[in-house]
Amino acid sequence: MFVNVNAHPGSKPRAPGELGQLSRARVILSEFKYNKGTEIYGQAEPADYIYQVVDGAVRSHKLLSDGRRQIGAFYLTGDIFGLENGAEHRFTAEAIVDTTVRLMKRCSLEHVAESDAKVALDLLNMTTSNLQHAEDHMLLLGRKTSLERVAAFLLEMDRRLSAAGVMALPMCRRDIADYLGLTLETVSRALSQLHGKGILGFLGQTQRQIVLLDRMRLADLDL
Amino acid sequence: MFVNVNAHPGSKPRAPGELGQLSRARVILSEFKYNKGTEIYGQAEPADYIYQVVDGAVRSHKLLSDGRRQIGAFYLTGDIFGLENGAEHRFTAEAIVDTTVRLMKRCSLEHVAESDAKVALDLLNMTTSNLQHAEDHMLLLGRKTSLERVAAFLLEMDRRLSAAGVMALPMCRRDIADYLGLTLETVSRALSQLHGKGILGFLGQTQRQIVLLDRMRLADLDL
DNA sequence: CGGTGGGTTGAGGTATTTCAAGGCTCGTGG
DNA sequence: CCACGAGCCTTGAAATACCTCAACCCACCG
Repeated sequence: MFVNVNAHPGSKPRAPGELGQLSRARVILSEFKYNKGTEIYGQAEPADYIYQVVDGAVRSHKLLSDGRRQIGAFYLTGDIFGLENGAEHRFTAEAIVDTTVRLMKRCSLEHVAESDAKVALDLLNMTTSNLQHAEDHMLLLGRKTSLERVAAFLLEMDRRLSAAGVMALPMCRRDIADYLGLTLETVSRALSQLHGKGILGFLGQTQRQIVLLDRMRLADLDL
Repeated sequence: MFVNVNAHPGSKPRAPGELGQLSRARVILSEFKYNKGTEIYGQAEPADYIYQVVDGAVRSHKLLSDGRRQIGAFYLTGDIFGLENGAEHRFTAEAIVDTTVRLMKRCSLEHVAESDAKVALDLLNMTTSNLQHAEDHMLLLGRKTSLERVAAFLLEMDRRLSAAGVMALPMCRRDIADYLGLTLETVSRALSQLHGKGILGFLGQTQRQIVLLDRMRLADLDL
């Protein structure tokens, strides 16, 4: 299952909210690599590890019996995921591109949290931000139009991964669609429409590098 | 703002997951009454209290600027809500019917959690179940048909408030619709359809008392 | 009694999906 | 080197699930 091992203590600086916060818990940190498209963990599997994206991108989703898919979140560099506080994962997580993650054993963390309130509060804060994201996403899925959803998606990705004014999306149209509760065609049409209106531009022909030309009008669409 | 005071320590037995778990935190517990339709707290207001429904029902929602509404959750007898771990509420909460709540000051709780890992873990568990509910609801809102949504709603309410085989819904069709990301007409049609197929029955003419006649077929719809 | 607040049902409209075709890029193998 | 297929994206046309608008019913209540 684990493709490659590259264990080291991890030396790059960490932003607040990363696993580093929990490092005082003295739990094992190691790195693994997942190839594009491979599963990191599956729904209903025991949740033995917590993960942090070192490099790459991850999608986590639920499936209905007939194959309909809802992506609950994308995890980008620095994000922590797999933080399920039941014994089992409630989503399936897959690498969208070749991805390196840092991981820690969950049970040891849990054990530490029982005695250390600081660690428990860290976990609480992380869970709370997941909850907040899910709450906002419910509003999007329940009440926004396709154009509003795509606009919100672009603003979210811009905030989370834009470098030098251009965002290089790791995910394909289908992933975006399954995140937004739309079809890939509808996503494509919405992007074309925004492009036509001069609100965004494409770089290269892969259509995955997007530059926001008019953040104002885009924000207007994100009601 | 608070309509009525009826402070007492609370004597009825508590199920796991209720505020009682946190009672060791020695924080003030008092009761308040909200009349049907009144606001308990508003979005972006400071989150000073945590609430538990003693009797009645509460809806919590977000609004878009043009009035579109998404209800994130219904809180029924015994449920805890208002547990925001930011400084501000992210939803507006309203009493659906005349409702009695027990409340506690949030700041004191927070303070206790800083030193008591047990309390912090209690909070974490509550937040996690909220998250789990939100995750399931994203799948419903993003990918289920109207019939599947209504079926899922009925099963959820059956689980949470059914007494003697009949559930008396406190909320109107519009509330259900805004919970499920539908219109009230679509909800009504779905219920009629289920009624016509003999899957559920109505008691009385108010159409709010529902009895599930064929839980099997209803569960089949809840993919 | 008339008005109001639900609820249902029908008819028509529309946003999004579905189905289908075609283009572009890239890797692979002849 | 070019042909080929696979993957990804776009675009059009037709279908449809759901929404909108409207009428009506019923219970409740001052």
